[in-house]
Amino acid sequence: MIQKMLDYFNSVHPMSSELSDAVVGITEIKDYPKKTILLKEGQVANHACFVIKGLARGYYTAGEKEVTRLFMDEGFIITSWLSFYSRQPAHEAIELLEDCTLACMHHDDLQKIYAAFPEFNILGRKVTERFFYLSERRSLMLRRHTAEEKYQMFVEQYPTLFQRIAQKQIATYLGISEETLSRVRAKMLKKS
Amino acid sequence: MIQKMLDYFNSVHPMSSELSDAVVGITEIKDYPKKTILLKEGQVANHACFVIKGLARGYYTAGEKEVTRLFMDEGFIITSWLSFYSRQPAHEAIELLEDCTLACMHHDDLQKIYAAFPEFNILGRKVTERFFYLSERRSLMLRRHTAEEKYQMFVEQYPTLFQRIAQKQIATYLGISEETLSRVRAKMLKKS
DNA sequence: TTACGTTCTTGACATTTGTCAAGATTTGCC
DNA sequence: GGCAAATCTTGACAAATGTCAAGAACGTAA
Repeated sequence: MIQKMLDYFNSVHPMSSELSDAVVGITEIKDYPKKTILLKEGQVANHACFVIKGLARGYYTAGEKEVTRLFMDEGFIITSWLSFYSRQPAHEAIELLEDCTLACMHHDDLQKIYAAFPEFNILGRKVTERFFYLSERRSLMLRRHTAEEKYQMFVEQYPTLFQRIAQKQIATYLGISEETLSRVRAKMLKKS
Repeated sequence: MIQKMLDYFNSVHPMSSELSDAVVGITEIKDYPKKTILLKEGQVANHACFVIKGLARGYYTAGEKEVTRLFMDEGFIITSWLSFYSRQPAHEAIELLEDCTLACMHHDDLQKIYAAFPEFNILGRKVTERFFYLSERRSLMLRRHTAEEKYQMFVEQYPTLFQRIAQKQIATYLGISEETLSRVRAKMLKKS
């Protein structure tokens, strides 16, 4: 189980076996059922959880409505990075959309490893860069595009994911209304 | 001059005097005139430049139009992070909006410091985290808000900056047309 | 199976924003 | 100062998207 996470870390930056052991030492494998709220708005994100199996979403509430900011599936690390890094209350919540198996690390334990193994900071930096990259890519996708373009990009970028997610959540993710998404889909079906 | 950069680095993570000297050793202070293109789309970003004085913008071209992704002023580090770290061609260009004084470090020299001073990786990681944080915050601001809300947030968040930047660039940054921005401003003036 | 709640679709209409075009204002430069 | 270029403003209209409301389709549990 935990091997999936180690494989991922090693692919980012190879770890010595001592470092690897230390990482395993602070990692806890947990199963959570669908609909679990892993993090509430206003809480500090103390854990970073590698997704071994399952799917989650990060969202925030604006007025009455929930706006989905991102989806996190296998190979992703679940946390509110803003909160996890800054130690400030999160502005977003995290909800599991499917039953999940997660490999969780506590912030403080992670800091100890950063201190004990300076080279782990290279890995930390690269993981951060990777999520930075994904975040920027999402942000770019949402900028200056029509509803139709955004949905097409979403389907192309996440060909398996979009079938696992309710449309109203895809809609808030894309920043369009549920109805508009429905119409876009109808229009695309006609064409093909 | 270079002290401003050292102060910033030390505030992120304290540096030993040896490390500090090594950083100074690879840093070059340069003056560039307004309108200089520091990085073109398709080039690899070889430098990371701390802004001592001045202002720049990162943008990409979508079809005919330029879309401004971010502004970088004093205390910011100018580069395309994605390109700088991945050594891949950048998807964005960087243009100076004012005459600038920059403290520039070359990617390869920086790598040597990472190797010689493992603890510098801590600083590198934290700087990356900080820019990730700023990126996410920008991304949030642009989501699900009206033109008026976005402009108000921009003014509040960058009270000094918005007076230094042409409106059409603020408009592309906010993802709205120049005309809409102009109307929003007119409307806000009336109210106050 | 039925009954219920949720999700998805569709129509009518309102609102926001974009586009095009013209004119006003500001800026840079000789 | 005065001209040219760039920037900003304003109006009229078009396009995209949102909102409200109703009904269809789907999944789930008794």
